[in-house]
Amino acid sequence: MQEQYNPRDIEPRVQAHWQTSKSFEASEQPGKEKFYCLSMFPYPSGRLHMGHVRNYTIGDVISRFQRMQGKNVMQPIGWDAFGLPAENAAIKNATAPAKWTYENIAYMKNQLQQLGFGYDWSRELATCKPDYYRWEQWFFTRLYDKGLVYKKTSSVNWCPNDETVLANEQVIEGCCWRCDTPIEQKEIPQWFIKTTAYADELLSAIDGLDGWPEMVKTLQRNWIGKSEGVELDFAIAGGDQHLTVYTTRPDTLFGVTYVAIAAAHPLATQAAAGNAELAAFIHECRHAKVAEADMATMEKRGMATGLTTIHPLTGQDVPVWVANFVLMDYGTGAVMAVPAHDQRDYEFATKYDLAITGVIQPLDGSALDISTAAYTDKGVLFNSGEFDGLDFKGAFDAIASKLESLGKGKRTVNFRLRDWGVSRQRYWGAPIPMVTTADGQTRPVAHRELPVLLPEDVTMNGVQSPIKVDPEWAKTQWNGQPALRETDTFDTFMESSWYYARYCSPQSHDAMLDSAKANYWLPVDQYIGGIEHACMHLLYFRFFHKALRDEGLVNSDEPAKRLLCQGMVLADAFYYTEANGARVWVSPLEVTVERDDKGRITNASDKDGRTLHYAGMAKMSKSKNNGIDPQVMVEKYGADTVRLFMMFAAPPELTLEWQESGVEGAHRFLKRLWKLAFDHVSKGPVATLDLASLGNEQKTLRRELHKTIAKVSDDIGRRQTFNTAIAAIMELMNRLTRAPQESESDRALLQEALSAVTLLLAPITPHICHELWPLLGGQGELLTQPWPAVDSSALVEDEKLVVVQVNGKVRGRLTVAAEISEAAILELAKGDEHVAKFLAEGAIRKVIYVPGKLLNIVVG
RNA sequence: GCCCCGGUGGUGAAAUUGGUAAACACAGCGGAUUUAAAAUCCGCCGCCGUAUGGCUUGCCGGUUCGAGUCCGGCUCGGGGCACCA
Repeated sequence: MQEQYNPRDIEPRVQAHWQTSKSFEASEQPGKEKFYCLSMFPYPSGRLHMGHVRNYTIGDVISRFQRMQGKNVMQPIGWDAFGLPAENAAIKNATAPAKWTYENIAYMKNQLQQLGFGYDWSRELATCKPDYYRWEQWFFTRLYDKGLVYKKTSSVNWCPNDETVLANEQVIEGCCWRCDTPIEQKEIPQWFIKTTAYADELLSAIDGLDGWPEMVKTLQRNWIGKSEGVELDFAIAGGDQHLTVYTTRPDTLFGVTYVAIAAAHPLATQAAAGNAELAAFIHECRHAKVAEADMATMEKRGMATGLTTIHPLTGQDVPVWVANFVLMDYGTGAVMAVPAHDQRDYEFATKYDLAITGVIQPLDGSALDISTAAYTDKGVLFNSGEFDGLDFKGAFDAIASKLESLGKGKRTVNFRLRDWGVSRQRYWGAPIPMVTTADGQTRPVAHRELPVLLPEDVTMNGVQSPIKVDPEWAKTQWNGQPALRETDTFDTFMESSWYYARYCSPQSHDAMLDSAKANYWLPVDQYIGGIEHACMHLLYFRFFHKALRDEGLVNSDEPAKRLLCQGMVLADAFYYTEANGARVWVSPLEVTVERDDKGRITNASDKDGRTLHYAGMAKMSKSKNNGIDPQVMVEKYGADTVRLFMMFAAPPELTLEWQESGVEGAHRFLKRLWKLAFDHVSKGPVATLDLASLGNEQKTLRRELHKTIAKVSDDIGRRQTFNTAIAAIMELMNRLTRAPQESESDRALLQEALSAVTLLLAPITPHICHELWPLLGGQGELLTQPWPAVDSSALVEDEKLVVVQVNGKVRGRLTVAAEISEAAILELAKGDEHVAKFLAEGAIRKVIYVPGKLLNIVVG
């Protein structure tokens, strides 16, 4: 055994061993409990970032732990390879997106291997490969055949100068990122998948997701947003047109003083035909990003259309306004406005001098006050004709029934969830497998014609998709007649919605999934990924699983049993300001920091001695130049150190602050472990541990060992608090370092403890543990070892430490027999000099005894 | 704007079911070792106070024998908002 811990020597050797032994290749083993551990696959952006390292370390720790529990573990990895950054890089570097992507995959694969993750590389997939996306295209046509796919017009961000569609990310302060032209909203035909057909199940099944964080379940419930309300008609005066609106507050119907419609609403277009001012306003409204956050925060503006609607119950005239905050893509593109009882309507009505009619009185009988703000609570109706005096529930039912009997409305359940728009007007994605024939009909591409191949050898002109630019690409045949292909590609969320299932049979040539294999491995036992995916990806993922089930491809209802959402990785950020006011961000690796005697940063300077401003901890990013390259850290300290620090510095779901001094601390710990093992092994063979001969101190040490095994097992297996598991191992190591090593039994006990520590750390720092295991006399390979068992006889304690409080304040500590009675411990407490002093302040009024823990005596 | 989460020493954090606030680390300080330094080892380390002691988990209030933990209100920071992934 070498005296020095040398990860540069150990790690490549151990990794090569795993690779040649195919240690992590998994196969179906009926009768053995399976465990499918999945981390969200990476986008091949170029190099791994710390967020990846964190995500994949968590997954690897869980996988290795489950393997030691005797499970048949499958941990796959692949590449979420389509997406916008490849197109940007292609333009910047004058290369094809495919080439850039494949080069990144090769590079990042090597990085993943250097971190020692136990992946089954035989299952590796990349979503940009035709053998992957052909099945996605096939499944889309199946959904089409079932009526779950339709085409409708929908808004996109449009650059009128480049004549191209922009992603939300490509709109900077309302302008095109390329040419700075103010963008417009444009309605174009797009393909949609009816996710709303599954809204009820997606919502109700959340209750069964026991292994998902409450926070994610709440986010999903709110995202789906089921509400009960009434859909009702407002007829347009002087014609047979009408507006449909949805409301959850039909009780306020008599307070409607105007109806607001989206600028893109057909009635608005119609009204603008003879109204130049309105046409100009509608055009102005189009200069806004399609993102909901932008719509909700912009200044609320509107203009009368000149149209009038008839109130469905009172028959009174109600003006129709165009409002910039009404979304055409959500609901019917029209809302009824009740300024007295809705704050947004109140502000709009006040601004444009529209009527505000109160119709709800507070339940406590006080007078309605709407002089400064809307009254939005539920209450009792007034000013509402025959419905006066009814409460919310009574009014809801009575008004809904009345509307239904008049044929002017109906009770409906509404979802905030929208159908999934899957069309993207970009190149680097899976082509949507639809064609348009000469008769103008759109039709799905026949199964035998799939995949619709995306050409990979292309030149990007920087604006348009190469398959849109090339007139030849779209030309095809459908059933013997000439047809044109759809040139839009799929939203990349499509690929990431079913990769987890494809991993079960990645090479399946004649079917999307090999159902026998899929049903062996699915559902995923543990899914790990960033919290930013809590709504969208995780909802599409759940939707797809249900759609796969209804296609007969899988037999479970949900894709993942347990979910862990890890937090972001932050690092210190430093900058200086140039003469022109621009901030120049300096990498934390190049900063020298001075601290005061409390350890606070007092001064920071760069290599040239320039004084820097400390901007605190920020998310690692290019813009703040505070990204730490994992590879540099692996080369400097080794993969085990990086993994240990990652898992120790914070619980997985919290943000993690990258501190190189903390990495050094993790490295020191591994060096201490190596040294203790070296010193122990150097002293020669060890006798068998004789439990009967252990003295009291040895028994105490052995109790600490087995308490640690119990805690680490619970922390990793149930709580997933890897940081506290590591802290417990560190605590044990501190005791072991100080423990006597002279006698045979001391050495036998240390042997037991060091072997256990090696097993407990094996999931987290697998390379060093692989090396230590045989040196400590372990039989066989570390990977095949079972998780250490707790010897419950070692845990027995004869005495307990009980805290004595007087009026809730700690006044003493008593070491007592574990089974002591309340009366006996109270007598002991009264006899304690210090406790007695505080008891003298008054008579004992109450005594609370939590056995073996705490005694609280209330005096006064 | 809407939905969700978080705020504990100089720092990252711990306290698992309402029961000793600050485990484990980092930084800092002191010491040993060294010609010296690095490395390593030992000790101290929430705030106020000489001290018995008092105070302390973002702020205000409540429930309780007892609140970091539960409830109500605020405040600050973060994530998401459907075309970044």
